[in-house]
Amino acid sequence: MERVKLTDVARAAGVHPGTASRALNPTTRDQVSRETSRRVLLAAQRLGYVPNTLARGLRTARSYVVGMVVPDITNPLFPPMVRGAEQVLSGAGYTLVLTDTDNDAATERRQVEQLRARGADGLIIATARWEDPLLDEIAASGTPTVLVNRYTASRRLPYVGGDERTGIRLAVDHLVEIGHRKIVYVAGPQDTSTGRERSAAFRQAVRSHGLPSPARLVSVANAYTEAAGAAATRKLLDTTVDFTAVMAGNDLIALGVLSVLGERGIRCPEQVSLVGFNDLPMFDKISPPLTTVRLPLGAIGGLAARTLLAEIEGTGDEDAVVQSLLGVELTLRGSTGPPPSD
Amino acid sequence: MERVKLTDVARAAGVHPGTASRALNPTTRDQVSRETSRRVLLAAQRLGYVPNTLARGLRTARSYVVGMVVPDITNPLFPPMVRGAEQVLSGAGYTLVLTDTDNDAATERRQVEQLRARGADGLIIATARWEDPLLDEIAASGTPTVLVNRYTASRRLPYVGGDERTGIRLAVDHLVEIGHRKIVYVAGPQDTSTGRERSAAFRQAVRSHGLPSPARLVSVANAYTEAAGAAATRKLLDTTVDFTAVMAGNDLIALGVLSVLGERGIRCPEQVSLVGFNDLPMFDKISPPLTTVRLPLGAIGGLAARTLLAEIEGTGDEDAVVQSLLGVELTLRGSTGPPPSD
DNA sequence: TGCAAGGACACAAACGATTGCGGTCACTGT
DNA sequence: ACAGTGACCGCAATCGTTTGTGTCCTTGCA
Repeated sequence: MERVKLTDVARAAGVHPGTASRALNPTTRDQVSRETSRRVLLAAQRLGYVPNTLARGLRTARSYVVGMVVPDITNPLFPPMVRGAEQVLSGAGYTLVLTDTDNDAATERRQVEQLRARGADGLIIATARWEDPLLDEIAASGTPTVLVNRYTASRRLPYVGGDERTGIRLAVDHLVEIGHRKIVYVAGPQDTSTGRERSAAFRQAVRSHGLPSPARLVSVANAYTEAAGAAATRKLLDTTVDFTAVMAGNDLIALGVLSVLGERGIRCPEQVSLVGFNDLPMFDKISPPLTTVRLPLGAIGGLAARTLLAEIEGTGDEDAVVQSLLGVELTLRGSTGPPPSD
Repeated sequence: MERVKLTDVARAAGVHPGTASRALNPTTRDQVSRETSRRVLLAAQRLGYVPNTLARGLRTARSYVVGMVVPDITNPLFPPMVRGAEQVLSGAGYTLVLTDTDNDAATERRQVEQLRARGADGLIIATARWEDPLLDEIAASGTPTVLVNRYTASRRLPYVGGDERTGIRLAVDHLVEIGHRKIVYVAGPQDTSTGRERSAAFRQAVRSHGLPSPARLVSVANAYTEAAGAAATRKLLDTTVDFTAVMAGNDLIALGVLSVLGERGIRCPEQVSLVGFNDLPMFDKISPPLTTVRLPLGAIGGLAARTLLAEIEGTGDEDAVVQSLLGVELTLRGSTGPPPSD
């Protein structure tokens, strides 16, 4: 089954390929008589013509491809974002190319190069580190790009994410409200914006409630994983501080906290309350169901895509959005309760 | 920053673009003197040349793109497969285009058309239904394609999956071994190969143990979701059959079973044991941790990609693999135990 | 009737790579 | 010395579109 090409359509309609092209393209259709364009459309329909995107891209220097770079698609944080982005992109006639860097900078560089070779019209990047030379290069190269989930120190690229500060504040407010005074924080890695932002927000929230300065009350996990969360929690438990609630840098870290509490025989929420961050799928099913801050992941992906499209197709005269934060909410579940009444 | 093209490299190396092309391509490099190819390689390196995939694809009718079609990337079944596939594809210089059909046939058709317009060299499809006209068309069109996770009645396309029959048998054997005699099955939708295959395997396993014919012991969920699993479980509980163990069509259905058991005050595993299928991430964290059949999802994705590549680049003289089944294992966790001693 | 204006279309040149074909040149064997 | 043989490389066509520049013909107006 030979692919039918523009020439075939043109021949069938009795016109020149150039004319057929104009007739098919809505924005140039008015350069062609109604009658002719009708014939061309009909012929295209009848022959089942579908334009060759490669040829078009070669000529127009537009690929209608956008690349999305995630560190690990297996991490439940990303599928909803990917999905949100994919839906708006494919709705706009774009194709999403997904690449999984496996958390490896070299792989990431290779992937991005691949994407540029493909002539990707834009990039959505979810792997930003606080200091990220690759992203600075991308920013310098002028390729339309938007960051999701994390941003960089240099802030040279637009960013779409959740309102993390508010999320942390809501969580801390809740803990304080039900009676907690001794709250510790198991932070995420500080080479990511989320790690820094949430840590800062935690310190600020604690201070605003007049609670003791949390210098010793923070332990940093070196990755957003259960294992790293567990390690950081052990460190915390091995110091002398005592506490009745722990705020985790994200849900996966919370998982680590939970497992360490379990192995030390500390009951949650009876003895220690726990709050996570992200509200990943399935975290309502674990035991105890995790109280956590819900981020609208799908919406973040979708908005990132829309922001990117605006930048790609942008007329340029309107001011570009540099940062968008979406609202978050606290989801109350079984992992938080009043502190033990000693 | 203008993209450097082949012409630039050629000029820098003082040769014709055609020669440069040959020098750059490993398979044609021997048509060029060592000295010349060295100069060309060096120039390419120095200028940071990265070939324009669109132009190459246009000329060679090869896009080095393969499309992967999944019903819902948010379903934890798929990310590991996607990841497995992506790793072998990008290792082979291919790019993975991911499309999420949102479980909608019309969307799927549109997406596949998009992919073919892009000149995708092949397709990996995870959305197969038992009767699937779109897939028959694809098979007829000759586009290299491999099915993962599910296959079609017509079996016209190669398939890579797990050894489901064995998985079910292992699970039933285990239940019988710890003393269960009254085992029911909450099946997945019967318009998928997995739904049918697993149901058949269940019947066969039960028969082989000399247990009563399971005609009334099977309830069919109309989707692989928690809600559908819950509905099917209620139907089962509202009949008069009693049972001490339930085998679920997959983990998500098992989730539905669990929630209905909870709402009826039936304790798992003390009163009823439960076995799932797939061993999705996080199902070791729920309460009780789910005993389930582990499918090597990443490996399935990877093997699908390799099978596809063989078909794409295939010399054609070797016999094509039509079906590959990967080994599965039973993961024992807290949701199964001996039946109550009445 | 003549002329300008402009609508509708055809022509052909791009886009950036690959590749069949053929030409040049050095070298070999007789 | 000359034909033959390869190795090496340049030339130009080609992939399927889009789009700038012509050309023709119709139309309107004086």
